[in-house]
Amino acid sequence: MAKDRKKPKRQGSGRDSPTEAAERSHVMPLASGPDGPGGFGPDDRPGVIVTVDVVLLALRNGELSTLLVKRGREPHQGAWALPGTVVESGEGLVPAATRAVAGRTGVAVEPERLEQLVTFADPDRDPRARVLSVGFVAVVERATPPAGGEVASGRWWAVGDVLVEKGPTMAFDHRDILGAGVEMVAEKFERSDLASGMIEEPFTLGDLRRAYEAVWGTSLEPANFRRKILATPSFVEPTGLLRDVTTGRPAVLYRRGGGVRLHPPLARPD
Amino acid sequence: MAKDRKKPKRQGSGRDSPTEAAERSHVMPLASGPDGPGGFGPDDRPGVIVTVDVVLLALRNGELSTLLVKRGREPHQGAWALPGTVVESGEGLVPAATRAVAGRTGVAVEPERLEQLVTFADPDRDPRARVLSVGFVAVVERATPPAGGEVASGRWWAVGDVLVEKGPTMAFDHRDILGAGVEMVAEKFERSDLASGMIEEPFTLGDLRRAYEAVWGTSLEPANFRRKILATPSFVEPTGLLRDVTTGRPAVLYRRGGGVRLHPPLARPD
DNA sequence: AAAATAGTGTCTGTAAGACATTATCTA
DNA sequence: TAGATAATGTCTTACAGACACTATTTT
Repeated sequence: MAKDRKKPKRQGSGRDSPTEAAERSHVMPLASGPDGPGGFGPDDRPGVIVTVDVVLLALRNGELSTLLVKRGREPHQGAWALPGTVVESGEGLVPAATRAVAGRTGVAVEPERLEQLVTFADPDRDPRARVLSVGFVAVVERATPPAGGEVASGRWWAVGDVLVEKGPTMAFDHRDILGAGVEMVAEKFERSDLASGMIEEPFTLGDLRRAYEAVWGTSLEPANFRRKILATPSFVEPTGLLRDVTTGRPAVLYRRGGGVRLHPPLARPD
Repeated sequence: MAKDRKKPKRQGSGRDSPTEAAERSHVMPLASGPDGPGGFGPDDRPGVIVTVDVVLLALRNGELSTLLVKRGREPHQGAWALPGTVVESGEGLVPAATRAVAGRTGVAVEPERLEQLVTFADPDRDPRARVLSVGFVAVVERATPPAGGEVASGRWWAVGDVLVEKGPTMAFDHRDILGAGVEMVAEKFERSDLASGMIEEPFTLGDLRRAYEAVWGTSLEPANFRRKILATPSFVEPTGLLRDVTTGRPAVLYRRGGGVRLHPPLARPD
């Protein structure tokens, strides 16, 4: 029988009175002076700058690619950075990330596509100040070119060219954020239909398979892949249409299904 | 064939010069005045307070349990909170989380056991100021009672009693952080030997199975569980000893193996 | 016809679910 | 002895890997 999570016995001393350690568990009032050891007043408060940085992933010529921005200013001038922005006061993280992407590509990423990834806050990651970065990842179905004109310092890179010994210099810890984003997406591909968000509708099962192959860096057996996808209810829906081809048998076109959890997961080779 | 991630073609305009949007992708110098639209000077800089909050998980009487702290001050006075602390200037997130736990339990959680979970930064989550919280989760093998004396406002709770309609009032968004922590641990149990970090050495396979059952809230077939664990190299190592029992056949005692990735995962029922 | 890509069928091995049976202890 | 828990064995089913084969198009 399973435990069903009820009735803990009370334990511990049971004292509920305020203590210094209890108060340190959350912030002190801001406008008052020091309030016991560990408190902080208005002048020594550790104000931190919060940024968001977005790993945007799309397929470009069949390759997993990400949008990077060349920095025009120190620190890390000339290095490549993830699109990001400072979070404004009163602004949530997801809106800030949406804004950062929109400023880059002119494309509005739906908030639901932004997945929070990891937060980096090493004290020395920015030499100017304490800067905390919340990383996001978003899979998009088209590698929209960066908005033209004056904001043209962005460029899509093949991920495999970036995450490599002799890859381009990346700003801050953005290489780590990118690596974490790619790995997170690779893992989500195993259990969800996220891959279908990386290709344009309508798509063939070959398109879908190639998205998996690009993200996982492996090849998949087409027949077995097809069997798994079609055996999963509402992963994809047939449109009844066929793709025009220049060679070979025309493939059936599908659109995304209602969203799905893969049980058991689609196994990643290796 | 798999894509092997090479040679993107350059695209986009290729301009690398600084632009407003490029600069907004990271922070402005702090000590200078406003530096174009979107920049910020020393007075309007959005200083954010950063805290860490830790979901500590252990078994207590066979139930998945977590340590909560009763708040002695507004906001949310009297509500239960995760142990946490403000991150000090120059301090990393993991040291801060370690410190928060040590202040609660007197136990030093090894940094490797602290897994970053999710960051909450809703602008309204704390009425006093913009406070960002980075959630951590740590699995420990003993529900060490809170340090006694003056820091005795902490208490272990059965998770099932907390994450329930009529559970205790929780401060801020700590209920969400707790829920995310439990779910993350449940998922890690499928693919890793994390469960063995939740029980004291030496342990029996029954102990290990009950850890899974407590975290997953299900029951597992003992014979099949045993087969899976023992078929996985270096998940556990036999000690050669037997457990003293009051009833039933004595069970073989094991210690943790070298750490492992489960392929395929240990399937969670449902 | 040849080349190319899409799609089907089938065999096999691995591993999980279910559950019966045996082993070893205490009361 | 009964009762309890640990450990083994075995049957069956689900599903993934491998791969042969068929289908439909362009050149």
